[in-house]
Amino acid sequence: MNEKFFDLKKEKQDRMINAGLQLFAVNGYRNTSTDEIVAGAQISKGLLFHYFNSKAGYYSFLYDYITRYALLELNTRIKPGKHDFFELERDFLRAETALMDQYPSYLLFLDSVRLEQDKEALSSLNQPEQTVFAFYAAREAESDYSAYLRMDSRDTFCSVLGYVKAGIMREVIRDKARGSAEYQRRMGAVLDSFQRLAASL
Amino acid sequence: MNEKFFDLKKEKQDRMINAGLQLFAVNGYRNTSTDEIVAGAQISKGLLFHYFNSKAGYYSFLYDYITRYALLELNTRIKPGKHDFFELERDFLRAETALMDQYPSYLLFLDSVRLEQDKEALSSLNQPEQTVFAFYAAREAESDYSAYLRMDSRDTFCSVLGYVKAGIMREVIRDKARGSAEYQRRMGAVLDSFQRLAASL
Amino acid sequence: MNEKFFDLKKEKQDRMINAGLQLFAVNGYRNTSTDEIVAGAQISKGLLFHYFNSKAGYYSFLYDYITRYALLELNTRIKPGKHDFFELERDFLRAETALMDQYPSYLLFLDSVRLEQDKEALSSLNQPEQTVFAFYAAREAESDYSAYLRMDSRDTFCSVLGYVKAGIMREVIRDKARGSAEYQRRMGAVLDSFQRLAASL
Amino acid sequence: MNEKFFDLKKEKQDRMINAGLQLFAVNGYRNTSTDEIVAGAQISKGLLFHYFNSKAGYYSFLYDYITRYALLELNTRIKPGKHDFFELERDFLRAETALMDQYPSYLLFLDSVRLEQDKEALSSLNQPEQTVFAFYAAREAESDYSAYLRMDSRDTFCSVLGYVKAGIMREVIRDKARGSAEYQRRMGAVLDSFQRLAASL
DNA sequence: TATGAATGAGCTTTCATTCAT
DNA sequence: CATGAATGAAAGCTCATTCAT
Repeated sequence: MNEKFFDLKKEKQDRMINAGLQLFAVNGYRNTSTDEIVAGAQISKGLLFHYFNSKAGYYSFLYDYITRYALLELNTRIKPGKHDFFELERDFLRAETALMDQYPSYLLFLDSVRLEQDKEALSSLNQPEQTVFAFYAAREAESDYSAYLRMDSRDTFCSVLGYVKAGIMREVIRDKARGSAEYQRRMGAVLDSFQRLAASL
Repeated sequence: MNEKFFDLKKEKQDRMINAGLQLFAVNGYRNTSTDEIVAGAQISKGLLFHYFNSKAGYYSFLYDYITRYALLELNTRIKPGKHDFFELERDFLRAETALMDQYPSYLLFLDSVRLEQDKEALSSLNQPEQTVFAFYAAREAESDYSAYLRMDSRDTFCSVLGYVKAGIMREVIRDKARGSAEYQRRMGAVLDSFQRLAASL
Repeated sequence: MNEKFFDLKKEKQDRMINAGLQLFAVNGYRNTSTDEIVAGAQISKGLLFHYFNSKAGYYSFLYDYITRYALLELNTRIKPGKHDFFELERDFLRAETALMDQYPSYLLFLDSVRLEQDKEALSSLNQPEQTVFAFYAAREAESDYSAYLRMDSRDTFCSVLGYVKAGIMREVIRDKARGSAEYQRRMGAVLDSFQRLAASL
Repeated sequence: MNEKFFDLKKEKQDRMINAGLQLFAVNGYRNTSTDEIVAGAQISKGLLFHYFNSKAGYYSFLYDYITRYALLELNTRIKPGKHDFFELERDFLRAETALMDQYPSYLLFLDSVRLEQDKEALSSLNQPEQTVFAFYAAREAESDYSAYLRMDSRDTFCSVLGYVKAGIMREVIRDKARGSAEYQRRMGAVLDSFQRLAASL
């Protein structure tokens, strides 16, 4: 189905990807009309359906594509093995920042998928081999936490970090701040703060 | 306009309030149809518009009502003055739990309003005198933080707590767990954990 | 059905009659909602239907009532018998002016009924024993036209007068001029003008 | 917006124009449902809104279109300059008849617009550069009236003619007579009659 | 008699999807 | 491959009418 899509000129592909990421991320699935999408991507109505069959098919494609793309980047930057826990989190932060530079709405889109409530949208999604969030969990699980044992459960702490990450990201993008830099600054500060706390004798 | 509404039998009022809180919280503004609302509230289509003029008017009413109701409860339970910071947070948690027992979707609704992206929905809302979240901030600002100075900024820590609260809440309600109890348990654990950490000499 | 209506206080009757005459005349049948009617008449929704069963029944009642009322007035003022044609027309004009003073929208309503296009409205109307317009035709037919034979057909001329009357009336009421006086002035001028023309040697 | 419309096959354009002219003219704006329109034009519901955005937009379009079309025809047939007054009126009559052959409801529609009372309909209309009725007034003003000075005011007489024209037209179309021919016959007779009267020494 | 809350059919409008070109 | 005209189901909303009080 979607293979045909990759025969298009890269520039057109990118227009079609970015239009969807941005619109779905900002407005949600239901509030994004196919009219808006084709206007944003500067293509005709028919073409959207030619390549993706349906709005839901397009949504699903974007999710697959961006998941794969992000995992490629993450795998390249963050090799398996024992990392110091906070070093690892800072690697994540760097990778996220780099990805945001390429696909500005990347994180907001992935987060909006988690918050998506539309049944049609949700049931269109393929379970990916590995989600971006599963990748995080895997690396965090094998990381070296021994210096921070005063924070009882690593799992609890990771989920706390996850909530904070999602919260900051949402605010950053809502405020239309210069995305990646602002996000990096605020999340970096939280990591510093926690590390100091957890490491104090 | 809405005064007429309060002449209805309390039981009918509650059906009409809960149906909206629950549906808007779970599906968002746009994905909630007036058909679903009237089915949920067990009223006719016309009646919804008789009392609220429009879907947006109904949405706005729910926000006003629940904001007022929650502030009443919070003001009753949590008096101004110096509280120990973590004692205060536990008071909040108790109040939230009580409110969830009355209006199960209360918190999720208020949070969904913050995440709402639909222009029609947003522009329908009246700015309340005080938001629920402003109440939290005011009490936290005057609380006694002196025992926990090892956590550098109170503001940062409060926002961290806020993100965690929202994250847990969303998961709890998504999983359709027995709302208030599960929420209380998990959030309570996080508070305990942080307090131990911040208070350790 | 409508007898009950006449047991009401005269003042309330008049409110209910005038509200309808005015609203139907200005907005037409379909564009006049029962909400507007009851607001205009200062009665409750239920009462309208109590007395008239339906919107169409109310419309029909107004037509009957005002037809009867106008014919009473016309019969009182304009006795059968030979009148000079233009004298007769001036008698009509005086009667119309008097009726407009009592029921300002009277003429506009009767005219709007002629222009009414709504099927529901039209099929609700009872054929009255005699219409106001038939009364005119009858008197005109027996009037003395001998002084004005230079105007070939009396019928044609009468219909010309009718068209002019309707046209002036519509403009007068549309312009919200002080109804009856303005109407009397303009229609009087036309009669004078025609009489001079038709009577010139 | 409406440019797209003119790319359609002429035959389809005409179906869409005539359906509206006829329905609005006969039933008025409010009593004409979009269901009736699309049934009359033999198109789908969506298409009407694809081309005209709203019912009011469609109404406005019809008014613009038919005004422009009629003025084109009138300008072609009736050149500026001194015409004998009654000759001019007969030219008008011929032009009207021709236009009625093309767009049978043309005159009734334009007249119904003048009588229209619906706010939505009225506020949708663009003020045209020149109305059809203004064209009439301009030609009549410059015509040669010197042979008919016994009719005091040309203005009064023109408005009388206008009322008569509207009245006849309405009856002709109401009776579903063979429109243009019947209209031509009756209006012609009135013109003849008045000319004889006004010209008699 | 009088009220107005309640109903639901019907209206205008939106929008994902199809298909002839 | 590409277009955008065309479709119709479903949405939000209106309003004549009913009925419990």
